[in-house]
Amino acid sequence: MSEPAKTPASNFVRQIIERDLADGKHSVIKTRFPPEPNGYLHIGHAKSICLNFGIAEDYQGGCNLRFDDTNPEKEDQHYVESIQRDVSWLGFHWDGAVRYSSDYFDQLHGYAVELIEKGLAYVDFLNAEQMREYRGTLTQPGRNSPHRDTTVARNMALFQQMRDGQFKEGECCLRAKIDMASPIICMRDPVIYRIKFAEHHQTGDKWCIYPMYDFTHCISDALEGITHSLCTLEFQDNRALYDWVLDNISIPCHPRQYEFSRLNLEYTVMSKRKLNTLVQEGFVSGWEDPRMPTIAGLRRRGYTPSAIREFCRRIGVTKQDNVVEMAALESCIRDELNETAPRAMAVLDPVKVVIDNYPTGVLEQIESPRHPNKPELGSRTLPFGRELWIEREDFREEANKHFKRLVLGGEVRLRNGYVIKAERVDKDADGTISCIYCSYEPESLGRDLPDGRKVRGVIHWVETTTAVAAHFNLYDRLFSVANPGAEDDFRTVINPQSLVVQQGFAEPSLASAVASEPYQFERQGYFCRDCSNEQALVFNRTVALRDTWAKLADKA
RNA sequence: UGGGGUGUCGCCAAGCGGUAAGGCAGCGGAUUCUGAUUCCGCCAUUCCCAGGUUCGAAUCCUGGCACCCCAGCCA
Repeated sequence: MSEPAKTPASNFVRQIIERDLADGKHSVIKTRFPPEPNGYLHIGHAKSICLNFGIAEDYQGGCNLRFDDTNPEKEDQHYVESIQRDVSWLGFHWDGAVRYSSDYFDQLHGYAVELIEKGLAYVDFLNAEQMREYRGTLTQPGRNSPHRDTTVARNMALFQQMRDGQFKEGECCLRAKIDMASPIICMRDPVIYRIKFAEHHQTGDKWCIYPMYDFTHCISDALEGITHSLCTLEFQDNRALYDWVLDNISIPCHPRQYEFSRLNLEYTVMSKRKLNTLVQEGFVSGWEDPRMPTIAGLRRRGYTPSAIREFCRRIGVTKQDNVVEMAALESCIRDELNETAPRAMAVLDPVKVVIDNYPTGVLEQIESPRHPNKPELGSRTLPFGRELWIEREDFREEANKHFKRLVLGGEVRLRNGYVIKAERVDKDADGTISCIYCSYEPESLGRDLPDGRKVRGVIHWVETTTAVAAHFNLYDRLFSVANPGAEDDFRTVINPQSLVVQQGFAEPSLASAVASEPYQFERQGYFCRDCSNEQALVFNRTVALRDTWAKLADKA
């Protein structure tokens, strides 16, 4: 696109950064994107990615990619690979090597020992249920664990035994000694290390104790010299613990955490747990199913990195809860593809047309522009002959004035071709139209009718002997309600029409279409070839064209 | 009912005491060999509510109300 790059929208995070820069608090900005490798990235992550990497770019700073991998049971190397692929595909570059929280396990362990030495952490033997009871409730303070006053020396020995694998999972854990009466629940002596005899995708079997998020994240940020640690709203309470940890260990750096609201999109779900359910239970073909709100799904659907970035720019960054309409996303990809996608013709639900007065056995080649408003995109050749496929819904035996397509006895323009007139039809035994017989106006190619008569409608078509058979995957919203997450069981509101497969024909130039190359099938929408099938010609509909006619209640 | 947050057009979202940006959606109309695109025009006397301060308030104060998050050895 030739338009000047859109300026990034300012937001409260950027204002904080600009202030910190102006005050001299920081001279270089450092952010990080810290996913847990327990699933694929989705459009909500794209918001965070655009924020973190966008800030690094715009303020000449850096952004780390760090896998927050402190729970080996839920994580997998496959996800760390998919995440790197998706971040790169979105067009961002992380600063230096990929980082892992697990890179810091030794240091984290050292800081845990420091807390124990300072009398600020203890090994507790309460089981999960007891710990919940001791924690109190939202309105009642908690009570101290009977193990809270164990001596430093004893705690040191116990923690060493935990590390040495001398306790069973769940038998004990390490807790920070803060305040069981704190109104902030996560400050009531939070667990900071627990026992897990699990193989870790990065550290193998080196450890049987793993640090918790709240203990790990702040220290990892500090170790990496992060200046602004940006996360979502649900971590607002955790900020107190983030600061407590850094204030109580000997570490020179204290990053500041700021929270913004996560993205919610209508008619889909955004939690990894729910997306995982859709994959595991076969409601979709996988994380890359084009109906998924994942980056990989959107990519296969035909979305581009720039359209996703533009979407993130448009929605902004605030602390307000939000539910963005699907139309906002769709408008981003339409705006881009309208400029970049070459036009082509494909008939998704074909019915045959025979032009009685067109010579048999003749094929003429019609040179047609690839883009109506961009001659620089060149042209392609369209074969035209006596028999064509047109869209079944583009013909009616009779219709009122609103129907601008082919009607018995009426005329219509074949896109890039001649004007034809429907004369009669053949029908199957069940009444289905099997063939439409037409006549054509030989003087109408590339010009108006000789007598100045106006033809109101234009329909697309393909010539039968040269057309290539193709499958078209027509995608629609995955759920039939705007907020599926609010249902008792979101699986019950999956849209049964979320994928409709049609068999039709495409113009010959499409036989060599490659995945990732977009097309506009005129009057239908934007499509791209599916990447999963090299042999068969399969197209995914990225998004339909805007259709104001379909919205009219009184259409023909 | 403890603590932490948020309330500006149907949906996002600017605004930071000087008299309500923009985008999406919608609605008119023009152009059009895509019912697309493009183009022109319309779309918050009002900012959750009620008081107060001020020459002046969406912005400051007081009091309400609504919604979201927190009681994992998840992140």
